[in-house]
Amino acid sequence: MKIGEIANAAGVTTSRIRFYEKRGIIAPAARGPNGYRDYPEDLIALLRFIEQAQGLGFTLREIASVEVRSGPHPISCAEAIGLLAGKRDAVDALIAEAEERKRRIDSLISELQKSQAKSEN
Amino acid sequence: MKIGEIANAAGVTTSRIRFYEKRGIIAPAARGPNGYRDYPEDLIALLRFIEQAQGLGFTLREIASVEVRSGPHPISCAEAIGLLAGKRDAVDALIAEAEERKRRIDSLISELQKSQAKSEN
DNA sequence: ATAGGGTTTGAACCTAGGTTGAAGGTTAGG
DNA sequence: CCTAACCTTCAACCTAGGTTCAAACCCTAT
Repeated sequence: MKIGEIANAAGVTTSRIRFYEKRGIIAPAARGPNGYRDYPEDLIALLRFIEQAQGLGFTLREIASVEVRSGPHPISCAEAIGLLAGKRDAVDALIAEAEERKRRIDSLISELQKSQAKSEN
Repeated sequence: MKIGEIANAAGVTTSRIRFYEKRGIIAPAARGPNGYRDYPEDLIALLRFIEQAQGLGFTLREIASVEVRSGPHPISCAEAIGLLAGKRDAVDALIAEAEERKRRIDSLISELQKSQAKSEN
């Protein structure tokens, strides 16, 4: 498959695929006699996996480090669980921070509403 | 006060203050006869306010747009409440998204744990 | 007078995740 | 054969919020 075809199939842009290759997130593509990149269909799944992982909060750097090791065979279940657990903790921390922020905003609002009630400002 | 003094007092770097001035977040400073920036003590409070607002999730662009109008007199209570309410909604949306993300991660983890239990992989 | 610290400017650099453009080679259809 | 739509590379640009550097100027103490 040519880059445009696979980009279409996976729902990403061609520039993004080239960018991933340059950054080492995906392996360099095989080339046809004309120099065009030639992809196996498998790559569609990988591109979707990358999007999913990003949606779960993994950075491209993290995704790449997993990809590197999963070249011949996939990473172990235990390893994957460890990565996911770490990410869940990070998301938990993010939620806690956001909730704290929300509390501060709310208390500021109610403070302002009180002072507004006193003097019609 | 010179830039280093006020930076120290407010707990920010000098480069950050110059950056704020360049971006229009704070007004251009008065200059002494030697060309050095000369700040009133008031600016300490403003710098702290900026940090607080950032901590509440306001971008510098948003902060600047408030600052611009509050030159002569501060913005009204009602206006401030409106801004804060908008930001609280954004934080709410962020929390909801993060919780959804966490749910997806958790379900992936428990799926993996099931398949791990079946075959010691 | 000289060393050290502080200050000035502008420009370049940084992370993250890409997009956009220029200049050129290729391929398919009519 | 010509044109449109692909593909190639490399480099520059983008947001956000700054930091770092270079070259020069200023001030104070010894």
